Amino acid sequence: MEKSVGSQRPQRLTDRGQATRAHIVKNAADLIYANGVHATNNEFLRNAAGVSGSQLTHYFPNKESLILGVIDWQADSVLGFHRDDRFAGFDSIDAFQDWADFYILSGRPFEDGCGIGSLASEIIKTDLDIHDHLALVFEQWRDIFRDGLERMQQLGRIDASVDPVRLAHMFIAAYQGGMLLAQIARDIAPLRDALYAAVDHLRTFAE
Amino acid sequence: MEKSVGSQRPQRLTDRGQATRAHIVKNAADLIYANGVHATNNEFLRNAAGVSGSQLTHYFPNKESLILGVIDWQADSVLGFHRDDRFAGFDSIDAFQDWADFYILSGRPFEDGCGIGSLASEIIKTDLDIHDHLALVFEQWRDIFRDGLERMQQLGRIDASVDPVRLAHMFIAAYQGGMLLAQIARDIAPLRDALYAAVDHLRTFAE
DNA sequence: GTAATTTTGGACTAGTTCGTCCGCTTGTTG
DNA sequence: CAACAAGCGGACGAACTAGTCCAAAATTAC
Repeated sequence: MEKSVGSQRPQRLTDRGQATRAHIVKNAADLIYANGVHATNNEFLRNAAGVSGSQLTHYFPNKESLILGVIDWQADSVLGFHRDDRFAGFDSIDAFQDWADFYILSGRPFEDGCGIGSLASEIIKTDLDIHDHLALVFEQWRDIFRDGLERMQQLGRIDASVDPVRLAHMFIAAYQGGMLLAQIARDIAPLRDALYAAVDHLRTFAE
Repeated sequence: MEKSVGSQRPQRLTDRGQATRAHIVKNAADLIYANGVHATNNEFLRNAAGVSGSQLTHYFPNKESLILGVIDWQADSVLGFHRDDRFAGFDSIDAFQDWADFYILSGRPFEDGCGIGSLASEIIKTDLDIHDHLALVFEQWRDIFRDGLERMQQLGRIDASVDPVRLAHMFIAAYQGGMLLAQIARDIAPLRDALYAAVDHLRTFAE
């Protein structure tokens, strides 16, 4: 995640340069999450981040490299969130319930919603050479769930016959699909229903 | 669905005009599904549909109206598919299993995949006045599932305590999320896992 | 302290895209 | 057949955007 293509250095970066670069990426991520990739142009980004045009070029020679930087940023964000201690590596049904509740009970699912899903769906059809990079992030995410489910099996908390990968896919799909439906309906209900149904399904394997 | 904003007539359409308009919409839908809204520009569409620039303007005064036309087309496509006799109104678990199998066993989930999900995620953040229109389509889709599940309850096929809307949301979310993951991973597995897990969950309520 | 390097500013350009415009062709109506 | 409307073709223009370029300011290295 550190040494990605998006992290290509123009030459070398001083501390100040790294700070400016991070500042640009953060603002770009916010703008893209709010308005989409296409609507996030040079000018808006300059105004939002308070930088000049040459700075964008200096740290990101083209838009593709900027998007890669944003993907890295979003990937760190979502993976870091799921690795937080509060979820204890997803080794219990309660952890999954807490995870679902976080989005539903926070009352602001879209603000805290992972931006990498919507970003992915927006650029998945472009010819950007981002596919493998993106696939890796979702694999890591799935593995967090899978590892937790495997540990639950070892601990005898769920049936040994279930396929952890399959359930991990179910959880991420429920989240991504639920998020899309919630955005379309401007209502949290579809997300809540999808996430709680997924947790309920996990619960049917409890021992 | 018929008298939508996207169906605004320049003045009146003869049979020939309607044919040309439908031809443009069909090609636009294909191009957008394959390359996304942004990459589908005037020129590509002219070449693909074999029409002139003025024809695009004639039938669709601006790009937004064209996108609305494509949404209508995709909505008819997905709703028509789900109302097909083969699914018998989704009044049995087998119908849901057949529905899931269709995408998995056809071997070409992306070709037959509903284009309205990816289209929705791409334009959901734009300022286009499409939100309500899009929400209505997904409501109708959900209601197809909901009605089937309610009938299953009346027929005593599933437990009367389950919430049909909730399960309907689960199915659509599993499909949309699974599709996204499948496209990212270039692998049908996440879609298969999500859909089959959803059907399995429904099965836990069988009586 | 000075030379080299990095960071920054902002105007400018080349390319793209949506939509307009004018005129021609086809067909329909009275 | 005449007048009018709809369908059609393709060039053109206005607006927008990614990326370039020339310097200046700040920082670091020697």
